[in-house]
Amino acid sequence: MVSISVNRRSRVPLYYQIQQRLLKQITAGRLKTGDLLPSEQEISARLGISRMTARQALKSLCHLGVTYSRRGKGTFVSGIKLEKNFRQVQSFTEEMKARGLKPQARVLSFQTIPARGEVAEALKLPLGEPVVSLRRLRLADSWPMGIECSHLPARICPGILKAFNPRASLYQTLWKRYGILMAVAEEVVEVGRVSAEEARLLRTRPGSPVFQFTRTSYLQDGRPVEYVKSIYRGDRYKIVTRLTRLNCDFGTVRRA
Amino acid sequence: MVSISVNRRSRVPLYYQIQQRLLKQITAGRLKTGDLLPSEQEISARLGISRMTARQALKSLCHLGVTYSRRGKGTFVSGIKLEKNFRQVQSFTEEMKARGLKPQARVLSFQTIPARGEVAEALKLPLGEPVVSLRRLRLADSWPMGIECSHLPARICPGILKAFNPRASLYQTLWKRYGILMAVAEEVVEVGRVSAEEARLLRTRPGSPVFQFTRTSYLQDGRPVEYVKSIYRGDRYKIVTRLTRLNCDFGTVRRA
DNA sequence: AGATTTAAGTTGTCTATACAACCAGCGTCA
DNA sequence: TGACGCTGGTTGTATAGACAACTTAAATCT
Repeated sequence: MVSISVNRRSRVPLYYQIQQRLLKQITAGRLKTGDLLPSEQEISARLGISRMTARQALKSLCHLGVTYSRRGKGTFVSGIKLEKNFRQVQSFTEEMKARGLKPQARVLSFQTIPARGEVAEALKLPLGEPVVSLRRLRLADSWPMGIECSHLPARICPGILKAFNPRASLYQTLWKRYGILMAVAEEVVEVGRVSAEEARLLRTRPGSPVFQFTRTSYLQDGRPVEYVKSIYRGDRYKIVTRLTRLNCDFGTVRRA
Repeated sequence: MVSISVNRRSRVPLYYQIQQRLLKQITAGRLKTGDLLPSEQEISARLGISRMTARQALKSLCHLGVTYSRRGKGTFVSGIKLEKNFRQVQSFTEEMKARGLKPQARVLSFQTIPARGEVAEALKLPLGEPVVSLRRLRLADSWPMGIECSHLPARICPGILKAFNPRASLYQTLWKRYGILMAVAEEVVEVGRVSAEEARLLRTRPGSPVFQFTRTSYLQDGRPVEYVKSIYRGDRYKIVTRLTRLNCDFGTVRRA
């Protein structure tokens, strides 16, 4: 059931108010997998808004992946739970919290260095350009999980060496202090074996198998802002992803 | 440059014609990263269509991730290449082709077995329900890459034991013959070591590190249709993914 | 010169309407 | 019984117009 009214004076768009309301009903479990959502017609009539606005609300839910529409039938709750890691760039902090673990970090080094090699290449910086490099040991519930090394162009985050609180999330700092919001990331995952130094930090045996991550994050306009290399213990870490087919547009299946 | 006209008689929606046309210009490189796309106004005027239709074409490009919009400025080509594996469920065949390698498969076994254990659980089938099980050795350019074992409820694909051509893609067969289109998948990736039998098939040494994949695919309504367990040689395989932040809706950033 | 206002252009939201395509169920007819 | 068509309900597509919010650059004022 959709509640009775929308707030027309609010600066929040009508369609967004409706989307949020329906989303709550789904996440709260009042609308379950396979349930039929109110039709565009019904929403528009009940709330006294136009059908196109109601439609935009429903479409935006399809876009999020929590519903799907069928012409002639209606809009239904899909079986996919909206989880935090659903198709989303996520930091270690967010990821561990989502799994119910307490994330921690121990800073191994934090300094400005000249860009070179793969770092310069990934960040599209000329050689020697200053880069902020942050190397951290990652722990979950006090167990060492991995080693993460982030690189950022120093130009985009002046003063971060002093401003950054080692206990906070790097991403939150970048967003709140510098307005940097990473929109897209490319990630390469490989399998490797730990070196002696890494094994000591991770409290495991040299040569034991690990995940090797290489991630480059970009702004919405495609400029790279972060290059991360990390390794994670293979016996303590797994990757959970949800993938979606893209041969549909706004939920409408098109056969090429 | 958008070409001069659209086909109004075609059954293909106008906005989709426009979307495809713009998409081609981007993938062909005539529109490059950061380039400004024609405005909604301009498209609608030039093609003699309504602004909302032009808007839908541009929005659908944002939705695909190839462009982004800024109020007051315009719509721009984002730095993200539209690759085949972009946020998409993909078969081994499709994946290897996208990397320029020749995919092959050698069927190790293909039979109907009763569902049990993790297979029954993942496919949400009662114990003993018939399941089609296909175990294949995967090769790329004749090099053994991994071992893949698919499980499907026998009920949804009657006669597949005879109909399936071992040289074809399983997914294409399911789509063409049974109309089965997997919409969403959950995938878990872990690190492991090969057994003696697997090592023999993969021509590697027992105990060498491998990726272990566990994937469950679903229809749009959430019913599971496939459960796959596979392993891939760690020295020959890497995972490349592109991730997107979801704190935006139709490209409009909203701070919660 | 510097600050402010104005204007034009762009995307974002919303309305009201129309018709097409599709689905399910019902009734009718052979 | 089975085939057919009708009908009401649903989403998909398309139109025309309006105003809001934002950006940029030019024009104006101080």
